Amino acid sequence: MRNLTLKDIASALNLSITTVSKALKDYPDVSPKTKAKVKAYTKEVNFTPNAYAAYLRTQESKIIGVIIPRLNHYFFSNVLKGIMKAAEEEGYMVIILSSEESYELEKKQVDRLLKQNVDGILLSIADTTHDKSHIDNILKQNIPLVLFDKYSKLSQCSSVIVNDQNAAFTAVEHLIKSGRKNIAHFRGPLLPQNSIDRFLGYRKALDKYELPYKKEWVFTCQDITSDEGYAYAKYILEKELEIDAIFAVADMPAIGAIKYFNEQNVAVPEQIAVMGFSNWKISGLITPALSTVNQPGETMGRKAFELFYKELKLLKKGKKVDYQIVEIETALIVRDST
Amino acid sequence: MRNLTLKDIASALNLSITTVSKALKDYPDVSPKTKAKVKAYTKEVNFTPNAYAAYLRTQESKIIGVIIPRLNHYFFSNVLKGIMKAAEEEGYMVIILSSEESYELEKKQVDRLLKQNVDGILLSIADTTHDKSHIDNILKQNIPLVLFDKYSKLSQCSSVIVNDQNAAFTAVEHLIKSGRKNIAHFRGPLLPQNSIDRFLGYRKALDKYELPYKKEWVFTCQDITSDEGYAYAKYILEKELEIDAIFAVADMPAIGAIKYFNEQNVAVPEQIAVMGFSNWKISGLITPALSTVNQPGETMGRKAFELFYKELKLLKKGKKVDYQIVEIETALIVRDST
DNA sequence: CTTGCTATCGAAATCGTTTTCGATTTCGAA
DNA sequence: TTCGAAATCGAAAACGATTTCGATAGCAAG
Repeated sequence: MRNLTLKDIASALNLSITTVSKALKDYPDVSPKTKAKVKAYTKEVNFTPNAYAAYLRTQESKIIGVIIPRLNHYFFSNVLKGIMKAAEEEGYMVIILSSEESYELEKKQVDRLLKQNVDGILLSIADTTHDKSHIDNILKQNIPLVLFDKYSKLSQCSSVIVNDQNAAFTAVEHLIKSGRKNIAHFRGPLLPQNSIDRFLGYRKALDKYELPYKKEWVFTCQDITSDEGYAYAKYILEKELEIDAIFAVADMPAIGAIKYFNEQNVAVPEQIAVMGFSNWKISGLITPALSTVNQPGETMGRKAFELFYKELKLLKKGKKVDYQIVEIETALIVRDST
Repeated sequence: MRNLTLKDIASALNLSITTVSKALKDYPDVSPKTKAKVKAYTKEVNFTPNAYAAYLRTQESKIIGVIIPRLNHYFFSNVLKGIMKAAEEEGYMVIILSSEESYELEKKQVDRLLKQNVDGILLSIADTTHDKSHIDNILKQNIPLVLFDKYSKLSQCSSVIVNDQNAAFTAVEHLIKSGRKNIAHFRGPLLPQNSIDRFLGYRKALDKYELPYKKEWVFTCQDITSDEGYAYAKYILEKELEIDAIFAVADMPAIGAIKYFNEQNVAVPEQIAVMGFSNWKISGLITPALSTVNQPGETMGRKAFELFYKELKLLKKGKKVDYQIVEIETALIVRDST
């Protein structure tokens, strides 16, 4: 059972291939009558022109590529959801690739997408990415590129991000306003900009409320796992550090800390408050429910697609596209852990 | 900056397009010397033949489609990971679509994939899917189809699944062997086969160990959420039902129940044991850590791709393909809640 | 030197669209 | 009736690969 082609439609309706193609695309030089006839018939037999053949002429694949650092990650799943919904509305397919947080793999995946001739690339760069030549490769080929969440301050392209510094500031401010004075920070590694910005927001809040910044109260979670949070919580108790609140770079370490405190019968938030970041699904389900900062992944994904689509349309018209950076609003979510 | 074509390579090497194409594909009628020359040059300039143009002749898109019921779902994320890794190894791209558990959308997504001329479709059918005409459409077009996790007993196609009944039996058996005698079940809705099978496994375990089956100890979680588990836990306490263990159809309701018990200072597992199903990431992080059944999503995904690929190769050779059903091993994970 | 075979290469058709541009038809105006 | 503009249609050339089949060259055997 072969798929139908324009030729089949044409011969069935006693028309030329040209006319059928034009009728479907609403060219002005085909009469309304034949247009109606063609459209009725193609609808009846459920025909749509072969996408690959169309590509050969138009150079438009109607496919975009998305590269994320991790697949099984709640936040990125939500971003994907937003991207795919928006893409579907415009008739786009989405090819998803994962860089597994590896710079080498990220380069390779970019190359694969370019070879697939996607119409655009949405990319969240890996933590280990230190060089941006592969990104510049995309731009050089004049293919719309939108970075999201993890972005590069150096690249001349559109991005959709969260103001991590402000969000972190607000989170720590909330801890301070609820009476905490000795606030520790579980920070992330040095490379992704996000963890730097969250750390800076933490510092700024301390400064504003004239609380002392103590270097030894900042703990680095290299892999941002719950195990690290668990271990640092243990360290804090065992060393009897006078800490009454923790602001974590992400929900995972916060959850690990809470787990340890639960096991040791340390009351959260009475003895020590814990604040996460990201609002994973899980964070509302643990006891006590985790206070955190909501990062709206789905709207971020949708916005990223919209930016791509806007650029593509400008590009087709031959107009100059200048990139823009969109900031998505975060929201403080106060639950039981603070 | 246009992409390179065979023509460019040919003229650069003073060869014909034909020879270049054949050299790249290791045809026997091109000399080893020219083959080497062509391969060296194409590697140097990073050339690969345009995928869409190739499709037109070969009818192979090197793209497969995957439809899952939900995107931001830990288990399916893992399946995707398995699929994508295996696909990448064979040079395949993956287009992912979501049915959002809707039968109508599932039909539409199948149609989109068929129109995209994917080489194969991997599908986990939605809970609300009651009709399989769209599935038969795929088979009629002779496109390899592999169902995973949620499958249809009626369709004549390959599937990769988990033996839910056995897994549930083992889980309940573990509760019984640890001394529980009054075991409730939070079951899922009627439609996906999985929840039926898990319920049957629960019953079989009760039967084997001659424990009474009480209809009023089976609670249906229509949406398999933590809220439902929370509500039923509350009901159990308030009605003072003499239950000493709960086997839940999935981790979510189990986690909801534990949350309520935690709030009410009901000791888990001392007063009541709780067993989940699926081994979500979250389940090891709550207190007490949830005992559950591990469903290896990644190997399930990999296996699904492998089944597809095997069928495709048979199909290309014109051989008869007969579908097969692969069962993935589950594992009981005993943590602190039982 | 001719014949026949093998090894190597290329011309051209093909896949299914899109789009340019030329051909034909229609029809009102002169 | 005739002419020309406007409306409508189609032939044919791309797009970039794959693949069939024919052409040529080289070489050994007769």
